[in-house]
Amino acid sequence: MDNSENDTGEDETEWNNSYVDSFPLSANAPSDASLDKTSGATPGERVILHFDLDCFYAQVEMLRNPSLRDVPLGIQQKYIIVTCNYVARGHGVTKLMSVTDAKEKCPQLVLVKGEDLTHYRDISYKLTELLVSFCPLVERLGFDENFMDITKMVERRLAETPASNHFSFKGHVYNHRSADVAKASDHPRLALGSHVAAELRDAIHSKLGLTGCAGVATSKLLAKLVSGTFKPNQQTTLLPENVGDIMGSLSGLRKVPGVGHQTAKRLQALGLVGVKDLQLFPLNDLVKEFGAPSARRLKNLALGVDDSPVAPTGAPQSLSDEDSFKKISTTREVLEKIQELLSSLMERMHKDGRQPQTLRLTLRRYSATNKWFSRESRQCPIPNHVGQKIASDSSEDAVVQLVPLAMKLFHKMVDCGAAFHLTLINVCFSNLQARGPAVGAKGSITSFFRQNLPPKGAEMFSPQSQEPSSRSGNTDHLFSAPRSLAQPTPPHETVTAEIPRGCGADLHGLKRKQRPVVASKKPPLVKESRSTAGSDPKVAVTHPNVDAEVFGLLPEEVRMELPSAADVSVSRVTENEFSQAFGDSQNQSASPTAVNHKAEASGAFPGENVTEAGRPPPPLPPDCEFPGDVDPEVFSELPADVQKELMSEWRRRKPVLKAPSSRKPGRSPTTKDRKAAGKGSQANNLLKYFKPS
DNA sequence: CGGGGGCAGT
DNA sequence: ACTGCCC
Repeated sequence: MDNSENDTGEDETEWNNSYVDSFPLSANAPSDASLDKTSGATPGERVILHFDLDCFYAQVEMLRNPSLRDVPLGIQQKYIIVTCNYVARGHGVTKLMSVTDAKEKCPQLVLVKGEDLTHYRDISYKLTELLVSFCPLVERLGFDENFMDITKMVERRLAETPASNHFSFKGHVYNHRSADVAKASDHPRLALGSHVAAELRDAIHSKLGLTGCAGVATSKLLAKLVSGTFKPNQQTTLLPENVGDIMGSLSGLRKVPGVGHQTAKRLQALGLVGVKDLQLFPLNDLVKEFGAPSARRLKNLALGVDDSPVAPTGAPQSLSDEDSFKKISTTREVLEKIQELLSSLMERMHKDGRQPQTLRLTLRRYSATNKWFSRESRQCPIPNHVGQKIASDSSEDAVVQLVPLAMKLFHKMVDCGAAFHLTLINVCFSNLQARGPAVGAKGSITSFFRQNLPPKGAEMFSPQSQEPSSRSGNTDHLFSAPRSLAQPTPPHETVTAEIPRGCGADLHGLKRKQRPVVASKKPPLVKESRSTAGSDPKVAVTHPNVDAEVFGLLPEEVRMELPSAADVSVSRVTENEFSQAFGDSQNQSASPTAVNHKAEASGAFPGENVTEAGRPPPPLPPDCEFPGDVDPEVFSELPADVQKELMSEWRRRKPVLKAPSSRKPGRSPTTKDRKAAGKGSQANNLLKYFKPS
């Protein structure tokens, strides 16, 4: 609806139209603008950065456990290697390879489970937060990519740059052999942008210990495309005169960001497979297939044209948790899973501090032909008093009240009278509402970028400091070098409050809805009763699924598995009993990664998810708090809170008694074992909500 | 084809 | 409120 409209009032539609039609191949309108002066601030030209961390999950795991640095490492989710470090790539392992294939390629491959995204999410936000501290216009794309609009920053540097100054590029320049000085002075803004990119990558490395690639260009599309040209830990700048080259270099339409699977298929049906095909295809015909807005966007993308703004991401608009599995076919399992997901969501929601107004349940059903997963979902409002509980302290109560809601949604989709076969369940909180009275600037966006900010007092996040040098850190040498033009960064007010309007031709469908500007940070998470060791004796579990209705619907065998009806409705069982009765899925993740856990599991890292295919990984000094292979200097450079996290990580690496329990790898273990801990007591309370309605 | 997350369209 | 599509 608001796809076509808006923008500052100029008729974008007309403009795009004629634009596309008059530059079928060159896609270079902006370039002449940029060429026209070395000093002039060609107003339309932006400087956009795209950051893309190297094998993000693998990096995080290597940070957590440095002994993984030198071994081939794969991050496993279910039966897939979602990413792997470069050592593993050297052995032929690739992203999204099945575990079986990967082990075949590289028998010594070490696997770490990556289904629990907590650490990745945390570090991901730390990165975004770091970038935001330099410049407020940061947009996240997934966990490991960020766009940044540094136009303002560059303009400022440009203004400070003496006319005599000689420009140069940091890093690579696309399609140019050695950085060419003449080119740099033709593109001073991009040249400066490449310096900013280098400084930021440096900051990312020194503050977070992460490496990554950056692309520097005039749009999100181009920055993203160019950032990957030199792969690990490098950066590349794309000059406008090479836009045609880079678009032409793409092997297929699918490679164009914004063209997904479905779109590629529809394009192919029109006979379009290469980028050039689309560039040359008549817009009118395209409109017939996709409608005017999409057609124009697609064609522009193929031409390398993208004017979608970098839309500051801010705090998330929804929090969800999901799990996939081979099969869930009983209401009981559904309920358990929902409880599990809700509990962990609750924890996150609580930290977030906002209050969800909507609950959504999504599921995926099994179907042989349904390879390309279709999901269905139902959602409903969350009663206000329940929402309150989430945000306040009684998250357990909240779970108890939410579970029946979720089950209702479930029944809207699944007829329990018939057999069903679920493959995935997702629970989502959305419509997040800032709570409480406005407490001031700290509340809003920062509230999600929480707790990391240096206690250093200082303005939590006053976006004014756009220059690295102005940051407190005093890793100053990092920034001083490239900058003969350093400046004190006068506290000039900032762009902050203005939330960019949606824009028609968004690259990734980026559009911003209005978001509450101020949220109050409520008293921090109160009690975290998350006992990792589930040995709480007081836990009394009664299976919640006592609804006579539901029970009656269960197949006979299942009923037999359940505690007797009497038990169910009256008795309390210990968690252990519960586990046994219900075929315990929790403690499984206590066993080593399971997949390839051959005899000598003794070498595995204690307490970690690490598995190894061949022999045990290099021995880790037992019990050391500071792993030998951690560079102390690097470590000491890290911010206090990051250090703390790592330390506690290492500290936890004590042997954990684990039953050699070799479960069948096929059985989907509860991947987040901690979640199991608190669930018993809640289940008990659930009783009252499952009385026959 | 994992686990998220966001938007546009209806 | 839901689905589809994108990353």
